[in-house]
Amino acid sequence: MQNLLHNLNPEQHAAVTLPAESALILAGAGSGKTRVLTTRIAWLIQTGQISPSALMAVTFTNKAAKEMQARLSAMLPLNTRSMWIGTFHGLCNRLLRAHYRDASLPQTFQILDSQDQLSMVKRILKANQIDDDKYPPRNVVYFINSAKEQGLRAAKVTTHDPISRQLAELYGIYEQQCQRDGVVDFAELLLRTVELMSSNQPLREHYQARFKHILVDEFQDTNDLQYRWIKLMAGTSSAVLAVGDDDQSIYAFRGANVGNMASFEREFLVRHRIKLEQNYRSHGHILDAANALISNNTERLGKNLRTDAGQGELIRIQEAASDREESQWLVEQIKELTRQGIASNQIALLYRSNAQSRVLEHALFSASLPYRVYGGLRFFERAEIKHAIAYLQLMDNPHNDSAFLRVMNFPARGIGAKGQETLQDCARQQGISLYAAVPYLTGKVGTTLGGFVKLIEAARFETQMLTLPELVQRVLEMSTLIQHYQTEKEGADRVENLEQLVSAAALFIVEEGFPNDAPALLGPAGTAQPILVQGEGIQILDADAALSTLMSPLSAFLSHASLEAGDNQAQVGQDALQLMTVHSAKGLEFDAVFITGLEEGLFPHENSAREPGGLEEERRLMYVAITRARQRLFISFAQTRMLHGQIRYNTKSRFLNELPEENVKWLSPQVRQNWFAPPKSAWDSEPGNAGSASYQTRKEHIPTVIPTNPDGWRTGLSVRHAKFGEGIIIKLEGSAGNYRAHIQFYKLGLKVLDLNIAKLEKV
DNA sequence: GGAGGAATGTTTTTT
DNA sequence: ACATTCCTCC
Repeated sequence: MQNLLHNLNPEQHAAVTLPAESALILAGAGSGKTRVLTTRIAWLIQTGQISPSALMAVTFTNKAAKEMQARLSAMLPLNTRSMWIGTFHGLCNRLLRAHYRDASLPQTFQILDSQDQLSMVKRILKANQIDDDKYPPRNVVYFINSAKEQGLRAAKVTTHDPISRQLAELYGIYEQQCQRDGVVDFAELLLRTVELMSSNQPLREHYQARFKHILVDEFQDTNDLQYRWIKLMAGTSSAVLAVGDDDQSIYAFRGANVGNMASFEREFLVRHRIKLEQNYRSHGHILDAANALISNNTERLGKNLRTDAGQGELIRIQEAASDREESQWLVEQIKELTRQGIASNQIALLYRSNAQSRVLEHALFSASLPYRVYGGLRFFERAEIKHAIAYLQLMDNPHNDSAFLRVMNFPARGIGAKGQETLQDCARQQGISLYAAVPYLTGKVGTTLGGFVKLIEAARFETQMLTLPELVQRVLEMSTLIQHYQTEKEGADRVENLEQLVSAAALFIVEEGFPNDAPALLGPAGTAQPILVQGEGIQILDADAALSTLMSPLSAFLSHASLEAGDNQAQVGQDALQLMTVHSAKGLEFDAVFITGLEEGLFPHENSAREPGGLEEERRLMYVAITRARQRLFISFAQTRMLHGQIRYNTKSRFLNELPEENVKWLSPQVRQNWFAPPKSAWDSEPGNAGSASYQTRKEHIPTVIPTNPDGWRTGLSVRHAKFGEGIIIKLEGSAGNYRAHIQFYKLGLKVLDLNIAKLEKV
């Protein structure tokens, strides 16, 4: 046991060995948070305080859950598969599978991902002849998800105007449709579980008594519904260990509520708040800068990182004339770092928004520097995989209309738009699924659709005794998906992906511990029975958390496909530069980090100004970016940048002013922001600047085409306003004689003015 | 049913 | 600027 606690610093030690009561761990960046979490679990088990089945550990991402399981297995000989370690959604999925009847769900309920949810809403809008200009599908989805996050069903949503009344009605129709299809969206997994636990007392008490310890990772990212769920699972007797960092809360835009940390301390009567402030990642200058920056935020629990690593290198800051010159500069610096022996995959290029990656990629490509961009489509989100999954879904639950619609005419089998509409009308009239409505159709459409239904039934019949990978293989053939992509000229990659789906199925069976000869359609395969609560005679049998005890291999695989869309991340092992947004860099670390585009409007992003607390969230984002770096940190910005097809003139980010002078070194000379400058750079007017000689001749970086119009207004024009002072036009909207200008004022920031109204003087 | 052109929307993202 | 999605036409 002693060796578990070996090498922990005093705070870490205190956190790991906390008494069995609720506590908050404020874990700074690079302070060994995951280590504390896993060691805490191992310590609780090894000291005999609890059995592995008496604890639950919750994370946000599958990656984090897997990491925790891996580290735990390395510390103790445990079957982590059967332990309740997983994501919020994954654990709720397990609970709902075990108690599907009490949750009023079919045993084979399926999970809609965001794409499916959006298309379902579009379908509902169409079927109800709702103008989707007035009710954009994305907004409807947002409305539904926010309502669910507040724990509200359609009937409970308060409406105060016709718009919200209509939205609530759509929400109601959506709810019904999901229930009829036997599908749940991501928010529903949470909400359904919360409702199940609040309404079912024996069940609630069972779990509250069972889970003596609940550990929650990244607590600052929890939304209100997730917090409610934790409270329900914990009751009054469980010890909840909430681990998080309010300074790294960067997901308010998707419902995360940092306030949950304060609520947690209050509601769980927390007596122990432990701060992990010893940082094992970054050198001193980097940490000092991060601490200074974040101290500008007012709403903090308070924390200051420290290191033993020494001050290290100063943070380098570079001002470039344009985004292209910024990229050129990056290329030079990267080459230098590589010469110094830093591996490419230890160098990260971070940016605030994805649109910025293009210029960078272009420069890297031209310089033949290998790179990987994080983000983008994941394996299970690819169209061909979604199609294959839809066939599999129909075999498990033919009433899933989303799946039915996706593939009833793919590959094409002559069911046109009209036939599809007839079927949908019929299904709606009868209040049944599309699959069930097929027999009602007559004529040619009826025959063709009947053929499709027969295909699904034949597939189900033929594959009864096959294992999961065999079944997937067979379905790919029967559906003619493989054949379809083989004949398509650009289809080779897709065929390859489909084949990979078979391998993914084989791997899944092994990883989830299904017997490798288990028929895919039969299940649950394990011996443990789900926990059932039946009226009078309450029978609660403990099940472990392994999917193999709860679902058939096929059902389990389908959940997996929705809940774990696959790697979004570029291969870490590859020796290539790592390009990603600051958001996706959270949790990662690199020897050298470049943060690019530190410009007002970009970082902090202009849209954040509209949201309350937006600026502070942007600052936390910058804090996250800075704390990714171990040894070297570079920050750059550009005076002009191509954005949405227009040249933008930006001023340097306010965050640069918040970094202490003693921690930074300006590589470019600091010139006063050049307001009157034309789209020429400070570089041209000041020849001989350090390190710039080689770029001076590259005239192609200097923008020459300026959009103008008959009135003489153009972007980049310097203007004077009687009240606002001097500024520069960064964007023009509207048409000749009717312009609105976005003007970045020197003192007052961005304003949008109507040029017919505002009196502006050209400077 | 697919090719090609117009319209559209561009902060961040996991499940 | 550029990707995606919608729409039209053969």
